[in-house]
Amino acid sequence: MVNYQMHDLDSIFHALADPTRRAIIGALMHGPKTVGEISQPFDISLPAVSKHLKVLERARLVTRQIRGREHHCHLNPVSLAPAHDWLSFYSGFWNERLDALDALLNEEDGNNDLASTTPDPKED
Amino acid sequence: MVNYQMHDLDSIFHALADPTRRAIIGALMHGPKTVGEISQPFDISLPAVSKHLKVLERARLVTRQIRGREHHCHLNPVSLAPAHDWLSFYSGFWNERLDALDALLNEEDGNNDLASTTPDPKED
DNA sequence: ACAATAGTTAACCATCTGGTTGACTTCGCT
DNA sequence: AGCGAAGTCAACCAGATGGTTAACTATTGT
Repeated sequence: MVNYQMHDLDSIFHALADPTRRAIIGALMHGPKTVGEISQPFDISLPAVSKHLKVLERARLVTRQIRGREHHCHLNPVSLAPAHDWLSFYSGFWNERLDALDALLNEEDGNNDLASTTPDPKED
Repeated sequence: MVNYQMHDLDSIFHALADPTRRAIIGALMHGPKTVGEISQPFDISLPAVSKHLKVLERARLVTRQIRGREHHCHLNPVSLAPAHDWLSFYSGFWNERLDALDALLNEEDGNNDLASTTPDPKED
């Protein structure tokens, strides 16, 4: 079920690692925008914004619909799923482990080997 | 409540954007490991692993406990929260929007201005 | 005391990143 | 037909990234 390509996570996390790109995502959340509209709040050049958009497209976070001379960019709703699932898995796992640790500390305290039974998620 | 520094998201997403670092996180999930143990499955040099660990530490995803000449690295359970919350917000928002769109399409269809009432998350 | 082990630091390298400016293509308008 | 607008592309630049090897520090074991 959770079986994404490593490459997806690479490009998605990389795309999200830049504050300008996260801001673009935030702006696009309110609906599609042209490249010019997107670039307006930032004081970087249009080509710089264009590059950011290409990074977001490569991660499939943004798609582009060319209408005349305007490029309308909109978010791809499902595209964050691999990253979100990955994080949910690890956060969830840790929560379970902390619960288990809690339980252990409240009952017995000789053996604290919590380390052997859980499989890794497919990372390839 | 959800009020993380932009810088946190930068360093966390950047740390997660590399497959080797995600694999290190996966390995560390099973319990603390020394740097040597961590580096064993990879065929990159020890200094390379050391650099990756520094990136993970900078994002506070990994902490280090020096015991003699061994550096024991373990995950910081809460450190993924900012990234996970950020993704949850956007995924959740999109799901709500898709639901709203669904509802709209099933009832009326004149006004499709879905764009005005939801605040952005603090990105600064 | 000395050799091996664990790990970091330093210097170096190729490649990627995020930005710039300037030239170019394509579309819309009058 | 011709000009302005919307964007991309190309070339360039400084700095970060991910890797290497070599040298170093510090701890452990004999």
